[in-house]
Amino acid sequence: MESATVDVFDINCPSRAVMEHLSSRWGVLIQIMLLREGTMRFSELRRAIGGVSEKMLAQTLQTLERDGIVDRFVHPVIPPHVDYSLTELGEQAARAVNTLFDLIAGRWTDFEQAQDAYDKRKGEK
Amino acid sequence: MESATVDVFDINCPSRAVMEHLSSRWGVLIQIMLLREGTMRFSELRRAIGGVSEKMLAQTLQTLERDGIVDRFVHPVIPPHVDYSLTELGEQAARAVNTLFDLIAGRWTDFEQAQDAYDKRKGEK
DNA sequence: CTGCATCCTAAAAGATACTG
DNA sequence: CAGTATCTTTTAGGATGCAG
Repeated sequence: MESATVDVFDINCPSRAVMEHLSSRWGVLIQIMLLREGTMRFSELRRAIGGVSEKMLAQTLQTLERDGIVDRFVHPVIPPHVDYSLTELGEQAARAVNTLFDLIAGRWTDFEQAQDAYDKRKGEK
Repeated sequence: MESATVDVFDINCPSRAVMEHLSSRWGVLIQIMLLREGTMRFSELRRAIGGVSEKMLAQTLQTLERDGIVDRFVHPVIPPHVDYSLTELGEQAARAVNTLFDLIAGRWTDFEQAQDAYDKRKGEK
């Protein structure tokens, strides 16, 4: 019994798609947010994540749910109440994504300086 | 002297853009590849990363160079020879991205099962 | 070989209105 | 409240040709 070969560098490998879901614009923010808060409902996520449209939030959540990253729990009440949280697998992914965020936040001046230096180099020529 | 406030959840915060560069489709693959190989030239990256066009590779490399993730070294020869490698900052980012890849590769069956289960649930309804 | 410039298409994302 | 459906706009991305 062999472990499946997974190669994100192969454009036809299905892992490429999962990688893109995990690293998608709204996907990363959802993961970080849920990692911080544990559980959030749709409208809370909507408010917390600046710039997401209703449509993109719903769509991204569905993709992440399908990949086993996010759990969706519907409370059988009216008006509707739907809770989202990370699965154990999702928590692993979210930690990695959050490391990326911490790096950006922690070394923000480095990023700014790099950008300034680059723009200066280009401006001269 | 305060550390700058950085908030990826604010659509107007410049950190949002950097996060998108780091997690972009081709950005993640470039980072993982350079982390593995150390240094690669343009044409090597082009061959190694399935599906990248010349245009997108050049464009993504420039963005990553501007953000201080990637170093670009032009050998003054004809025909041109350009080497790309990770900066120290880029190496930190690449490690986080690579963790994501390891997760996908290491737990691929979990992802597949989650997808199958989701599709089955939906198919029934 | 390593790009850049241009054009063009397909896909992603936003706005809006509507429903259970 | 939590979506879906539809429409429009924007952006990403591919193809090609050319230059240093």
